[in-house]
Amino acid sequence: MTSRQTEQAEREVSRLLSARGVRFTAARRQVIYALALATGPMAAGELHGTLRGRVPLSSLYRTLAVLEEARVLSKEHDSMGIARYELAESLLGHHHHLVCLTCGEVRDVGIDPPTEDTVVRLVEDIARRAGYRATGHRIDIEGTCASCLTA
Amino acid sequence: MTSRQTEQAEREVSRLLSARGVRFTAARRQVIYALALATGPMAAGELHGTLRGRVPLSSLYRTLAVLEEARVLSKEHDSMGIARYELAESLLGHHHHLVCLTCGEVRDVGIDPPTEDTVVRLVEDIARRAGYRATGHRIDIEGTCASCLTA
DNA sequence: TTCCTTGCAAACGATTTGCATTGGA
DNA sequence: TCCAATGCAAATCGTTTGCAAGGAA
Repeated sequence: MTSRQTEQAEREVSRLLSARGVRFTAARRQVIYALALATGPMAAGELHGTLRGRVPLSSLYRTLAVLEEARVLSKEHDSMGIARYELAESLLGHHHHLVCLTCGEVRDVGIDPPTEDTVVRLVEDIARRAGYRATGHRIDIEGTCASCLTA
Repeated sequence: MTSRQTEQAEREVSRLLSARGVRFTAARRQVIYALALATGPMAAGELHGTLRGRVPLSSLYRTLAVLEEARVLSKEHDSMGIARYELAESLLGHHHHLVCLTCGEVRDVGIDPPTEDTVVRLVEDIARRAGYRATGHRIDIEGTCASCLTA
């Protein structure tokens, strides 16, 4: 995320939080910054490290829960079952994930609009036939990342 | 899965296990049967219930680990971070998942071959551009299932 | 006999929560 | 002041593991 985008995102986050009567504290700001700089969803432990332990794990989890509740962050679970957080798509834009099955790295990837349209039609079609109403989709591309390929 | 498919799958499982010097015991057979009848991936706790507690949880987890190691089962984590198991795609065929965000149900869905081809090309293209070598993909269609829609 | 397998109980690790304290509006 | 936010320690819960007993080849 560029610093310009980060500024814009910060205003949006501030709005989302105050709409809930929730404060935009230092710890929350630091989590947002760390995630804005990340190239993919981060685990609580990774964030704790990135923040150099300045936010205790229990507080960090509470921070993440508050931000998720306010729809500032989204949460998912990686292949080890560990929770990973990233900025919500309303801030980061729609994207998918490249997952390295060797080292576990998860990286964001964009998808061009025409292809995304194709995917959306496909997804809604499948859902309809099964009696579901589709509200979203998630595509994980599993493979081996560049550095694991050469290693 | 039809009973005919189940027979065939059972022979394949037997082969995969004996290739590893691993026995096809009663508990393992029961897990395979339960999963062959399931409409989507099951959590250990659900299997434990389906098997009416005949297999203690710790043994069940060991059974699942052995079967996964032998590539008879595949494991993933649902939106709560809980592990769910299903027959490997080599037995069940390639498919994707419909996820009901309301009740948590996960259901298998097939995808027609031409569309799947499109998806594969798309996925490999994205991976290549990021320096990854793609080995597979996973699509979760998130939405609301038929019974939650009417409820 | 020789290993693989099982069951129980204890251990683990990520995450959550109770409670007393702190701090911002 | 008042209530949200914080930090520590203890609790939770899905999952894993140590160990001794059971079972098939």
